[in-house]
Amino acid sequence: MLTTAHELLVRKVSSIAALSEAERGVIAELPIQLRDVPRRKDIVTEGETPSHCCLLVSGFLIRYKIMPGGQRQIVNLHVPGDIPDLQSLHLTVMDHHLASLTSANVGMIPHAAIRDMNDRFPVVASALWRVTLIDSAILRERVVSLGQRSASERLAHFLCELFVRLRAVGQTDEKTMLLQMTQPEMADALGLSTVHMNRTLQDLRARGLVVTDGGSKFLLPNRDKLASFAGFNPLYLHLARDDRPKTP
Amino acid sequence: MLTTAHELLVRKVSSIAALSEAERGVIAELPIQLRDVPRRKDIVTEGETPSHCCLLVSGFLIRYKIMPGGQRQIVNLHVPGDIPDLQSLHLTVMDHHLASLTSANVGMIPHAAIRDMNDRFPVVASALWRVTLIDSAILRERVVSLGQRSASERLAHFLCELFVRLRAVGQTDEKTMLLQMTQPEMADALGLSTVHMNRTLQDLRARGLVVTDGGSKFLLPNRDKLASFAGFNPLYLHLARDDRPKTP
DNA sequence: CGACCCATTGAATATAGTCAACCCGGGTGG
DNA sequence: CCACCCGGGTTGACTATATTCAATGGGTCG
Repeated sequence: MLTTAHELLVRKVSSIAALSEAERGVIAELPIQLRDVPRRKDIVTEGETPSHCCLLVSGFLIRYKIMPGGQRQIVNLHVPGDIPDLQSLHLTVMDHHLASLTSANVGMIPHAAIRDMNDRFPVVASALWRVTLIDSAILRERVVSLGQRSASERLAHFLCELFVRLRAVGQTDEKTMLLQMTQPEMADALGLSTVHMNRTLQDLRARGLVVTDGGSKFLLPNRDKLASFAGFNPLYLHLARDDRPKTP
Repeated sequence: MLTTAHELLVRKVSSIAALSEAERGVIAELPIQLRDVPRRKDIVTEGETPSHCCLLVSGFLIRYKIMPGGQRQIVNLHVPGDIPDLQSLHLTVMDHHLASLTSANVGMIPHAAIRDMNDRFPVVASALWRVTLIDSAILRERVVSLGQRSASERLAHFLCELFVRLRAVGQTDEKTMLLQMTQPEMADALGLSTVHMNRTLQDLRARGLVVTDGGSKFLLPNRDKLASFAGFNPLYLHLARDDRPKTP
């Protein structure tokens, strides 16, 4: 019997490679230990050598680094279905922190089980490898955003990306997404001060590109306009053709 | 008979995993086609679906993206021994450009040969996977640099990283490295205007952290001081213990 | 020589950060 | 119950950082 965690994983890997029964089976039998994580708790910290990978089932996780002066840079934000620390399978010591942004449900999968699966099923190994490569591709685009885009473009780009990634896992409506992220948190992700983050969001609101309701709901009235303003091209997300909202 | 390219590759993979004779042999028999690339030529461009990976034998390569407005962001710089587009093995369409910075010698390796090797030798596959994960780790640190460090710190960090990476492949002296990179190119890598790049370099010179000779030689008189100024911690490079200059 | 690229400079401008304060709502503890 | 605190969103004024524009001088190369 598949739990939701196993389903998520099978779906993720299948979206990359056609799976045989045996391959599907070995994933379904992975020992996944579910765990609830409260809001804003570290899951793995820099310097640790984890023995498990973390599959995000629900909620949001972030990966971040802390500077000597205490500033935080959020390196990436993760949505359900992601395996944020899959790199720890081959990079034994963590060079950054993994934490929950919201309260979350995660599935811990022992490295040993994954390694064993990878050795026996190269197709699955390649698919997981590809998962880490897409993470890289997102980081590259993050570099471009921080290096070349203005604050407003950066925020717009961030929202475009998040919308597409959330839509791919069925977590959006036609034009809205739920993003339980405070402005100080977004500032840490975009490399802005909180004050400037606030003004930047106001700028997008003034341009009619974003509507917020005071809560965590983000309405993007015109995504094409937002994307063109941001210079957003989803190529780097390397989504399958079936990146549309999943309605089971 | 091993060419330099094969040697580089065997050395790279061995630095990650102990290789059996069979594994060493399969790498040594990879069909690598050497090719000279003049300075500043694209090797692979965005949108392409390459059929080969590119092993850098000598010179420098860069990966970059171009914005709608024409601005360029250099995402990463590559030193001999790197396989900059290894991701193309599983991410079929390129989301960025790969080009030479200096004139360079590269070895083209067919995807098919690598895939075949990976299927038969999971240890080698894991080692190559790890290579791509270190690239990710560098990108994460790039995000931190662009998001949180001042221009001077960013440049200092960049020089620290490059020095360590070059030293790991025996391309440095005690305190100097050869970096055939113009200021406009460095500006594109660090997300600065060329004018500000120039002033930032002057700042590091005034602090006594960098000495240049007007050519491509960079002397770092006090690397500890430079590293502490930059907040540089080489953990993210995930170097083996034998990251010292290789003197054959 | 002229064209071009690179390094450099000065001045004006734009963008983002810092400091300080205010409001609001939700929780806590007296 | 209410006073208080705290985190989050917001604002204004000031400062710092970085970009833009324009120009100069030194090389190199056709």
